[in-house]
Amino acid sequence: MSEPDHVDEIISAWHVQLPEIAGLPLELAKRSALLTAAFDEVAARELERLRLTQAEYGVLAVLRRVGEPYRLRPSELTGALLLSSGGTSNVLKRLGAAGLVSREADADDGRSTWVRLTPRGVEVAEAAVRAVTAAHARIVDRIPRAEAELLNNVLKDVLAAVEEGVLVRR
Amino acid sequence: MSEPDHVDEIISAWHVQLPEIAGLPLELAKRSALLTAAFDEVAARELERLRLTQAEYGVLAVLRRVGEPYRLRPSELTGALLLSSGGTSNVLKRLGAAGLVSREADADDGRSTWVRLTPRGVEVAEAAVRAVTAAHARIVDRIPRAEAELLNNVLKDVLAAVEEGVLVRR
DNA sequence: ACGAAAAAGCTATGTGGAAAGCTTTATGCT
DNA sequence: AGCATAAAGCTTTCCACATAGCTTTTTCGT
Repeated sequence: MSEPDHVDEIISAWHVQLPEIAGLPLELAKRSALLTAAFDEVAARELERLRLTQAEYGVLAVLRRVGEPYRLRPSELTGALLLSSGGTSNVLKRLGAAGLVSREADADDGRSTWVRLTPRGVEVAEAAVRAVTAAHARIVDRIPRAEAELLNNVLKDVLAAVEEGVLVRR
Repeated sequence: MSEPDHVDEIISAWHVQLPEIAGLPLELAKRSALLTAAFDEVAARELERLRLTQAEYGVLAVLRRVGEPYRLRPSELTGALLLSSGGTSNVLKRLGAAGLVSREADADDGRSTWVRLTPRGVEVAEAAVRAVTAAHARIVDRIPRAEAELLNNVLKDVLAAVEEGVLVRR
């Protein structure tokens, strides 16, 4: 065992107060939340510089990732991100106003439209993805390589076990 | 290696589109986010039943955890949760209106007040903490015991390495 | 072919929490 | 002691996103 960290303090407080609370589930939930918060924290700082919200970033990243012609339907974006259809609509309106995406009617399905990155949208998407990934890399660089890879592998296994029943996509 | 999961698909999409993006930092960030989302998801469902927001739950849990007389200053709550001072204020107003916390002036420091769980607040706090922990335990139960403990230990080590410079408390 | 039900996506409204600014009280410097 | 600065916490404003309901179009059953 390593020396006590901040989560250990929480655990031992619960151990005194309500012993049945202090267990592995609490530890895992807290530690997982802390690691995610660290990633989110640095990503948020980068996105603030670029004047993008998390949701906007998500849309740009998904559109860039699908490759030419950088085009998807709103419903596909709603599904790929964890966003409501109304939320997607708002985000697309903002991105449209900023000139980062354009929209065109779908010839086959009159209910639907295509959302497409503009050339500037492609640029911003790439800049944002690079900035966020670089920020994440600065965190991972603090971890010894072997340990980071171990964590990744264990996480993958665990997620495979966990995700059989919980929603979660991305 | 295990078989490809959903994150692997994202990685390979980036590998085609912008190869420098597809790396360990992205994988770790995504997998960490997914695990945290799984925990948050089930916790949110429990809290919804109890008519509590995440922030309200946080306040109740911290107050219950410090033990008798279940009392802290708003600034201590602001620090313990990841909340702004204004956000803390709003949450306390709601909890006060719901009869779960009471407030009393601090005799020593006129700027400050004490926030204290009412008897009902203690009950609700315990019910909420038990419900959330039980929900988390249902997730952890899907993971083989040895692997869950391995993950916890690796996470702890990694956090120790990462947290030297990133904020993050709780 | 026609009506019912489902699907896509938009609009309107609600909400939780952040940010900034204000008031009051405490502290520190000279 | 007296003034300036800092700290505590509340109020106000704002914003991103969720939820619910609506319109339009498609699909499916008969």
